[in-house]
Amino acid sequence: MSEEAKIDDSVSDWEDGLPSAEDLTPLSQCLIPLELASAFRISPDPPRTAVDVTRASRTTLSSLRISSSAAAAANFKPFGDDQAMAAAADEGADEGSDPKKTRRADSPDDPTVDNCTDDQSTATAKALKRPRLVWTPQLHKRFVDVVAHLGLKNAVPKTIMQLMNVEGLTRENVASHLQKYRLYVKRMQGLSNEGPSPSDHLFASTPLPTQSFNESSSAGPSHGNGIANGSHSSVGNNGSSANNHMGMSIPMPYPPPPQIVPMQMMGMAHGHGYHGYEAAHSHHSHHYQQQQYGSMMQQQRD
DNA sequence: GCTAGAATAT
DNA sequence: AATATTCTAG
Repeated sequence: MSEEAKIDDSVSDWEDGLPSAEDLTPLSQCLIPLELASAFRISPDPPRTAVDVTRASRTTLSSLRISSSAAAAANFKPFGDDQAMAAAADEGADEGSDPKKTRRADSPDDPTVDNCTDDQSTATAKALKRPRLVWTPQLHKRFVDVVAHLGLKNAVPKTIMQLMNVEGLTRENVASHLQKYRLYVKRMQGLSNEGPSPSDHLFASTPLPTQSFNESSSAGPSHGNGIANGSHSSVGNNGSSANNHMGMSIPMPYPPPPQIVPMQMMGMAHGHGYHGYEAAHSHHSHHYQQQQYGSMMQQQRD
């Protein structure tokens, strides 16, 4: 009767910053500030209380994490000055129907101004303009690990994205981050002598990818990688010290984080015709659950 | 048509 | 500064 509670102590780094079900910000509320909504006369406000919304979001929604700006907006922030406002407005103003397709289309007609009242609730996280992704140290670590694992050569957005296995993470997200990461790496290599610029923030603490890494182990049956990390002093970034460091080797195809929340997979399915492809790592007979991003405090101090 | 990567934009 | 979006080329 207490096995459920015993998820597994081997939760290594993966669970590092993973949000627990409760940690997830219940965001399914309007992205549009009340005032704004009012101004445009949208959303007469259905009889939904915050509680309901929250409940609903917990039930189905994938609890996309919205950047704090949204939270601020939701918190009701009248015109002020913060970009938060602008950001929120920007996000909310967009009737976004499809995070993927609705790129630049003005739809001269049938604007279907669907705010966030109920239409999307049924969309099961299908549509919605994703909030700005925040590369938390945990996410970044994952990213770096994967990149290192692949080797700079094979580290392309799509592959990285897949290996990271983080729900909601898009190729674009990764591409963008990768772009920056590469710049950082380049800079660092240029200055063979260290000297982590204080402006490196996140990157500063990431071990540069050892180029001497594999490169085509995509087909290598060398599954039983026994890279056992000698020291696993992972757990411990609680508080105010962001640490982490080198000394860790990247395992194989990323181990699925022992999520405690068993429900959260929705339409993000991969049934799109793509099957295996280059990312065909050994044989995985398991469908790993995807991980969600965000939802963790971002404490960075040194 | 899709993707990676660079160039812009926010 | 950090991310997103757009643009270009393979």
